[in-house]
Amino acid sequence: MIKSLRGMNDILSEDYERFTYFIELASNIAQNYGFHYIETPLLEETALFKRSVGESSDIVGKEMYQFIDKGENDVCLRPEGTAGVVRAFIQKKLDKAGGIHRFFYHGPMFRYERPQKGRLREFHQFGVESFGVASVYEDASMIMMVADILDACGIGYRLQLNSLGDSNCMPQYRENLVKFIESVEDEICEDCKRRKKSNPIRVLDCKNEKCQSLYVDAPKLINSLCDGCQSDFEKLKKILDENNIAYEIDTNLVRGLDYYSKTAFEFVSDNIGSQSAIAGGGRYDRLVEFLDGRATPAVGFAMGIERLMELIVMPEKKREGYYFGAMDEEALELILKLTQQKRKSKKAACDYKAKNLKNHLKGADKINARFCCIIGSNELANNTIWVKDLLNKTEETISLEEF
RNA sequence: GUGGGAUUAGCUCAGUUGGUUAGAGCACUAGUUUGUGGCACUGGGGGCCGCGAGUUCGAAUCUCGUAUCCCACCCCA
Repeated sequence: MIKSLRGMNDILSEDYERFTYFIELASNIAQNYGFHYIETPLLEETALFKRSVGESSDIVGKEMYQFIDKGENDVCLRPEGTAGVVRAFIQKKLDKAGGIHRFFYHGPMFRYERPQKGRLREFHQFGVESFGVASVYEDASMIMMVADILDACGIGYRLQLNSLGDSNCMPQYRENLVKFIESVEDEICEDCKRRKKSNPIRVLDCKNEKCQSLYVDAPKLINSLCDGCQSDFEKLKKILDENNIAYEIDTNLVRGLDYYSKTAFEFVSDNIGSQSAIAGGGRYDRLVEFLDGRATPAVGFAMGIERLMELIVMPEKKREGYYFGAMDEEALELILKLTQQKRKSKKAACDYKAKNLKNHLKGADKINARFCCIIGSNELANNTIWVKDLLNKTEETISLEEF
């Protein structure tokens, strides 16, 4: 038997219902916030992700499905959604056009990781990107949008917040931090030595107790913000307070993608195991410029749909549609014809075998149909059809013309 | 990429110190005498015991390899 590749799942039946339920719900909310759908290719030039996500990140460094195609192009399956949207934004010259552009998307992402619960090699994200708004109000709106979506799904969460600084304060901080790390480098763990080069801020939330004790006196990013970043961060907190969005400041929160600056946030669930981040995002004011566009402020987030699926509280299923059955062989073709007519406007199922009434009612019940429509010898003789409403438990026999 | 656990029917799981034909519940299917569903009762179909080697007279059971899932690390959504 040929099986699906490691870390790749089929989505069907109940899972599919949850999946589409979430996408519809999230899409509606995104539209309420003024976002428009965008679809970008699954396959992109590898350079796009190297330049945006960053070569130092794990995602680009070791998790990409990268290969050379038949035209000798270095390509890869997208590991995340932002880079493609930014590329499209620039390619369509929307950066030159100016103004505000807001997009949402959903679709598969690919990362060659070791699978675990909540961590797949092909997984799905729902995300939004906003271009052209420098105001921190947009950051706040994004966060409130995630909260709206999670609330609508009945999902509990904790919101973690941080500011990563901008090009004024971040490089200086980074330099100071690296200097600090070097001062204790002999005693820190191997992972931290590696992080010092790739993403020095990451050392701050190392799980190793010895490292933690050494980092007590490390410089804190939150204390090194420039005036602009500091005041925006204060504004953001104030807005969230006023809108009753609870948050925790996590000074060690670092987004694993290199393009983030200023606002960084992560929504975490305590109910799905160690892969607990259900949504994450932040501001990335420099990315458009990095990718050769005109400098444009931007902010966005992405949600992991598979992680959310386990947590979504689905609305109760209602009885819906019609079930058609015949009690007489001679009526089989008639009920199929009636089913076809009904299908023009409603969900309708047809049983192809003549059975007694009891079996048909069972059948209608099993597929959760609202109406059970039967033609037997009586109905055939009188040109009528017997219809039972399985929800209200009422029944009637009506002429085929009226039906 | 590192370390650990698991894998038996469609699903959830039993399976004795290695010993006849591998079980249960749910699900599926057919009936319970012929026009009233969800219930109940009685039958029935379903298993390369993840896959491949090895030990043994004999392996679901022991050993090794391998695949997948799960847990922790790592990372992230």
